[in-house]
Amino acid sequence: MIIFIAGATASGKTALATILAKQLNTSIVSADSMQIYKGMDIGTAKETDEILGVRQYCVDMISPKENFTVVDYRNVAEKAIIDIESQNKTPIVVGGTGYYISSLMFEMSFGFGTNKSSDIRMDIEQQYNNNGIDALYSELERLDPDSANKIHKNNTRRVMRALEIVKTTGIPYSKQDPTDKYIRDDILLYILSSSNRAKRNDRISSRVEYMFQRGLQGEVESLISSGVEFDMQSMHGIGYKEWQGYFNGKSSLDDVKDLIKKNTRSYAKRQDTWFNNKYEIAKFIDVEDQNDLTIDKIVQEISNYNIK
RNA sequence: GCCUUGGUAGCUCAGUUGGUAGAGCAAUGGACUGAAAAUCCAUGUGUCGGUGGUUCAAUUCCACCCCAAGGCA
Repeated sequence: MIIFIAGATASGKTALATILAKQLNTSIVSADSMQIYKGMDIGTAKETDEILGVRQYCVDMISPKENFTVVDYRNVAEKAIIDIESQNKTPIVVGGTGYYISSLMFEMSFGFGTNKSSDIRMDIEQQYNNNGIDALYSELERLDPDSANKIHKNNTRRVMRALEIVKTTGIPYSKQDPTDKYIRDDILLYILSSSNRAKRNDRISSRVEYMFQRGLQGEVESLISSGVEFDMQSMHGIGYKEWQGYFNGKSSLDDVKDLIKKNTRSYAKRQDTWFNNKYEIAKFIDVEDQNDLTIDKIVQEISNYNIK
């Protein structure tokens, strides 16, 4: 069996997973696209294994100067899962990056093994930089009309990717495996959700305040001075990208703080729509309802599941 | 007490030479197959401060009142 705990930011995933991991004497696999980066701790609300008292996989794995993709994630996370299971333990995957969670749950093709640095890819990017998206979109309409139909023209990143896939593999993007084929049938998925938007927003605010207290500014400064730049993938994370204006002298510290709060709120909303609509097997736990959150109840459910 | 300028969407404001109104931001919903904390899409009814008056018709014009900011006493 494998347990997944997902949910929007500030829903208390880590706390719940930690208690559960201790009870089950097992380890955690993080599914978080930002905690993967070394040196990005405060802004990602990362905790050390020592503080949690639980071993975490897939945290602090790569330099903030490197790129990282879902497929990279899936590779390392699958190894982590195998490692935990080889100790006869039940892995607990915890995180807010829905895409990463899906990559472990469904059989996904991710572009049939295309190579991200192929000539075709370079050529497409070149064309986009020179002529914009129109011609590329028309080409996609010709080669893979189904995808063109589903992908909005303004979503240039997806338009280019779809085009790259048909052109390099000959198979349309729209023909990839459907995302309803589960990799295994012993999955237990809990989604932490909030029935009270105002309360969650308050939690987000105090979480951001806490990050500032812990020295978020210093963390960003030391990333910058170690050569990390704002156009790198890692710096697109919330809590980091917002500092650009401050270092340009265009915005105040309060501006930065408010922006981070706002971006976190809308991120949580995006997570909601993902988690609410993607998984039929999900069991929802309302974090505003203490009865729902009772750990005994969850442990009971897990052991019932094992008997089945 | 008097004068001036305001009162329109959650906020900042525009506008209607009289035919019940629209931008930005915020907010809300949605999509997601190798950048996903990314990327993208969709959504604007609000006693136009209140009460009367003029008018076929008032948020718009008139009168009085209330509130806010500034000025004079």
